[in-house]
Formats: sequence, structure tokens, C-alpha cells
Amino acid sequence: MKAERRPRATMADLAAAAGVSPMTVSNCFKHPDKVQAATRKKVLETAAALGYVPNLIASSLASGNSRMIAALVPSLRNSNYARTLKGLGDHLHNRGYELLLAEADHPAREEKVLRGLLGRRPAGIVMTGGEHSELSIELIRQSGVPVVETWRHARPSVDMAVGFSLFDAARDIAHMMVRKGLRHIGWAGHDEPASERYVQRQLGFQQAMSDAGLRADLVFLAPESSGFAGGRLAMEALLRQEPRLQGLCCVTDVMAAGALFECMRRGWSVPERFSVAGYGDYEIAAEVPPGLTTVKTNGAEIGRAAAEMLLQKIETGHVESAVRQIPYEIVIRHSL
Amino acid sequence: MKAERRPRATMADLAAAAGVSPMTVSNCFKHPDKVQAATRKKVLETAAALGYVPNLIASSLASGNSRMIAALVPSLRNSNYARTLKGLGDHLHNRGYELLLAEADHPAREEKVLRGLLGRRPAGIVMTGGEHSELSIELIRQSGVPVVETWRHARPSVDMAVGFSLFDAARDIAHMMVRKGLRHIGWAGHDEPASERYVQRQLGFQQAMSDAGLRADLVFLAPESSGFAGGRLAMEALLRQEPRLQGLCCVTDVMAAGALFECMRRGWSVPERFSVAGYGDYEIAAEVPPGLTTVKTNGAEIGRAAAEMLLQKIETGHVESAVRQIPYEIVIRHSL
DNA sequence: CTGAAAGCGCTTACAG
DNA sequence: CTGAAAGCGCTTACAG
Repeated sequence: MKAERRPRATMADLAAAAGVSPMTVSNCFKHPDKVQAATRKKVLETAAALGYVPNLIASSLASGNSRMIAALVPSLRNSNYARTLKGLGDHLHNRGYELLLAEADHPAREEKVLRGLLGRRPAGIVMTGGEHSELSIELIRQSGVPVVETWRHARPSVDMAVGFSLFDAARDIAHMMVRKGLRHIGWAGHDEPASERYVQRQLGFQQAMSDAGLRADLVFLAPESSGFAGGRLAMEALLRQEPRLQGLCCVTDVMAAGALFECMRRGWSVPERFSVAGYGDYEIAAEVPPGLTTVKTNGAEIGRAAAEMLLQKIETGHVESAVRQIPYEIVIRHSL
Repeated sequence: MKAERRPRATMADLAAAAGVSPMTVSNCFKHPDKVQAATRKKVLETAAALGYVPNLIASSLASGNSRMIAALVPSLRNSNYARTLKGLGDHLHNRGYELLLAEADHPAREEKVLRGLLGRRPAGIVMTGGEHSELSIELIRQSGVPVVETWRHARPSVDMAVGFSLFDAARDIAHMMVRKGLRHIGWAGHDEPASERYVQRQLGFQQAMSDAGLRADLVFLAPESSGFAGGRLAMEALLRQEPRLQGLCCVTDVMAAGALFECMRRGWSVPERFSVAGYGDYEIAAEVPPGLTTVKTNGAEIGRAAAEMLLQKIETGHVESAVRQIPYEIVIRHSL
């Protein structure tokens, strides 16, 4: 049984079949209240019979609103971003918008991808994660398209931002380690010097150490690509530097889980012999023995809020607040 | 410094500024060889000066090719699908296509989301994962849009498919457990009866057991949502059923890692006391002690192949092969 | 190599 | 409540 590929019915076809003008068909979908109930019924029935699907490309061109939101993500593999995208997409779809997705893991790629996206005349743009080149910012600014940066809680580069303070979150959990009585605490971070989001967390950690009068320079930075192995590398390096090391505060749960794996290998009991703090509350945090104490962020809510802000700006021309804070919390398990 | 929101230059503006007809401007971008070098240079320079960005919405409407590919994904949180999407997006962007993304975790959602997508007149559709309702299939069939189903190696529902045999992969790794001398082996699977991709793996496992003359009914199915905990639940249940259980063959690495965590809790050495096989080669497989032996699938390559097949069909009207196999391999570590 | 004309399938004021 | 007209910004044959 082969698919019949006869051309799709147009609005004109439908209008003719229903015995009304195209204008009335258009109103049936866009402004149903402006059409008499009987007429509307007739049109909708004919539409169903014909399998009519309105051409939103033509609609976009005519109305000047594409109802597409471009989302730029450094990596889908990051489960925080995946959650943000889900929160964003769900809200958008319910409002009749579509998501135009592009992955861009470095600035040159981002600029290229952005040009492609801008040609599609998106009604709004969502940037995920913090780092963007001057050129990218300029491209967006010149387009005049509303844009919200997610996972950013202050000073949007262009327009709007939604997120929370990475600094505060890292400081809070580091503080908790201090309150547990630990005195020799290391930081396991990432290597990318340009990444403000990693820098902010490290500074938060160091602030907590300084506040407590402890050493704040037990810092090891692993490449982002090292994954779980980063936790092991950090433990090895920092124990060499400070043999009395009692705990590790990690830039992500992945690193933290890696540190816990290393404790298992060494037969060190957690938290008695060694403590570990995570960041992100990924699924693994709840499952890796003995359970990881970590910062729980609300990626889906960030995505939802981004969608709300964008749609408000698109539809009304302004937003109540160009910057929104989404709360984070600390989930206490048994790793510290 | 406020963004200047003067309306974007159109092709007509650019044509006037460059002293040529719109037609010639169009040719400069689409068929550069049809334009004299000097004219082209002039147009391109003027375009740069004006910050001209071609309106691809208008282009789509006029040409009848939207150059957008709609991708339907059950969940972005699945890192296999994330890889497929990356392989797909990279290839597509290089060819001047854009990705229209929608997440749909159940059939009713899928149908709704599909209608929204179809209105955008995508040039092609990528379905990720195996299960689709009759209505979804029918919607796609009637649209006449080329579609490729990924993570499916045979009998496409509509048009094309690319993936590998889940049955074979599960049978192969189960076979390896048998060759290691294990005689009491359980299957830790998922609960969704409708999910062909889980069923196939289980059947592959059972085939390997039958071939070896072993019990094939040591099966435990955990809800998909149980995550790492599923591995623990499976061990508990199957050990109750068969105290001599020596190993667990798992439907995903997440479950397998959960089983390894449970071994740690019990102080059971792996693989001496208990063996575990995974599926997926997620990042955790390499890191969780003592290293998980697992099936490595090539999600990115599946995405790339899907893009190739789709573009070939879109641009030439047919494909060399409507079904493509992407090889998998078994990665040997120390868990069995 | 270059251009005038028609058209893609809708929506937007504006009349009736 | 309903419709005829113009237009959104491109591309597609077709002439010159």
C-alpha cells in the first residue's frame, strides 16, 4: 500500500469546498469567535474531510511571526540542558510554538549555526549556558529578536536572563562541609578557563573556605572531557599536595561520583574517611553508594521560565522582569 | 546602548542598493555561477554592508522546500538519542538544513506534536525509538514527507529505517556470559510491554539461554523510571527466585551500574562472586568499578546515516537502500 | 549574463 | 458576520 502523494489541500481548496471565502477559513482557525457557528462547523468538517493542515510557512510570511523559537545548546549530553530544553519545549508546544534546535560546542560553530537560524526568522532565541562570542552577541542584537540566556542569573549580554547564582550554590555546599567539621577540603573543577560557569562555582567554594579561615588553594582542574575519571584524578593530585585531605567539593556530580568510585577502590569509607560534595543532582547522585549530597538545580523550571519570558516579550513587547531567579536547593544524602 | 530595531533589509532593498534586479541577487546566493563575477562581488559587498540575511521563510514558501527536518524524540534524557540528534544535526547544518525538534513521551503527545510539526512543512522527518501509534503513522503517510525511523533495523513502518538488531546484540552478550561458564543467569529488563525495543533484547537474551540449554525464565522487569534502582530490584527478586544466580544481563547500562552498586553494598566481588553485563556503553560503563562489559552502540552514526538517507531522498526522490544497518560491538571490561 | 512577471499560501486592514 | 484586494519576500520558468 503506497502512500498517495497528491498535493496537500490549500486554504483556497478548502474555501471552495466549503463554499466560503479563504478569509473566512482563516478566521475559523485564528479568530473563531468572528465566524458564525454554523459556518465554522461547515468549514471545520470540510477541513477534516480534506485532511487540511494549514501551511504555517505561508502564515509566518504573511503575519511576520514565525512562531518558532531558536534554541542554541552547547551539548545535549548535558542532562541539565536536556531538562531545560524539555521545560522549554513543553511550554512552547502548548502555546503553538515550535523549537528550532542547534547544538554548538564552540564559538565558531555557534556563529555559523546562528546565521542559519536567523535566516529562519525565529520569533525568539534561547541561549543555553553562559559563554558567547562578541560576534554572536552582535548578530543577535542586530536581528532585534528577543533573547533569553538560561543558566545565567544576572547581567544578560543582550536582553533577558534566567537562572541562579552558581557562586552562591557552590559556596553554600562548601559551607556545609565546613560545618561538618572538615578542615582540609579540595576543589575538583574543570579546565576551561573561558567558562564563567565553572569559574563562578570555584570562586564560591573559595569564598566559603576563606570565610572559615581555611586553605582555599587546594584546587585541581580536570579537562571537561575526563568525565568520571576527573574525580579520581583530583583525589590523586590533591592528596599528593595535602595528605590530610578530608573531602572534595566537586564541580559536577559526575566528578563527585568518580571520587566516590575511587574511594571504593581504595576501600575508604564515606563519609568517615573521606567526604564528597556534588553539583547537579543527576540521577546517579541518588544511586551511587552511599548517596551523594549535592546541589539540586531546577533545569526544567529554567526552561519553562525562559519560554514564559520570551512569549511575553514576543506577544506584548515587554517583560515584567528581564532577569529571573530560579531557586536551587541542597539535597542531603550520606556522602558528607 | 539599545538595540536598533530598524526592519531588516529585504532582497529588494539589497537589489536597489546594488543596482541590480532581485532576481540577480537571488542567483548570487543560489546559483553563483550564473552571475558575472563583478556583479556578484558588488552584490555580496552590498549585502555585507547592509547586514542582509536572506529570509528563508519566504524562500521556503516560494521554492516548496523548507529545508527543515522535524525530529521526534521520546526523551532527550536518553543519552543514546542525544548522540543520534547530534550526529543528525551536525550533518544537517552542514548541508544548510535546520532541525525542528519535539519531545513526545507518549502516543497522544506524539500525535499532537506531529500535527504542529507537519504544519511547518518539514522536508523530512526523523522518528527516534520504535513505538508509534497507528494515527501517527497515518498522519505521516498522508503528508507524503520522507521519514526515517532510527534505532530500528528492519521493516520500517512507513519509509526508511536505520539501526541494528537489538535482538542480536543482546543475544551476543548473553552468549558471552555463557562462554564464561555461568549457568544461572538472569535478565533485568523494563516494564513497558509496548516497547518493542525492550522486548527484542529480552528475546535475544532468552535465545542465548535456550541455545545453551539453560533456564531462560529468570526475568525481572522494572519500571523504566526506576533508573539505577532497577538493578538492585532485579538482583533481589531474581536471587529470591534462584539463589544460585551468578550473573545479570541488563537491558541498559544504568540498570547494570545499579547492579554493580548493589554488589558493592553486599561486598560481593565482581566478577568472581557475581557477573554483570550492560547495554549502551554509556560513560558510566567505563568508570563504575570494576568496569562494565557492555554493548557499544553508535548513536551518532545512526543520526548521520539518517540525515544522509533523508537528504538523498529529498533531493533525488529515492534512496539506494531504505534500510541501513549500523554495526554495534561488545566492549570487554571486568564485570564478567 | 540579466530582468519583468507570476505565484507560493497565507494574513491584514478595510469595506460592505 | 463575510469577502475582494493587496502584500509578506522570496523563486521559478521564460524572455531577451
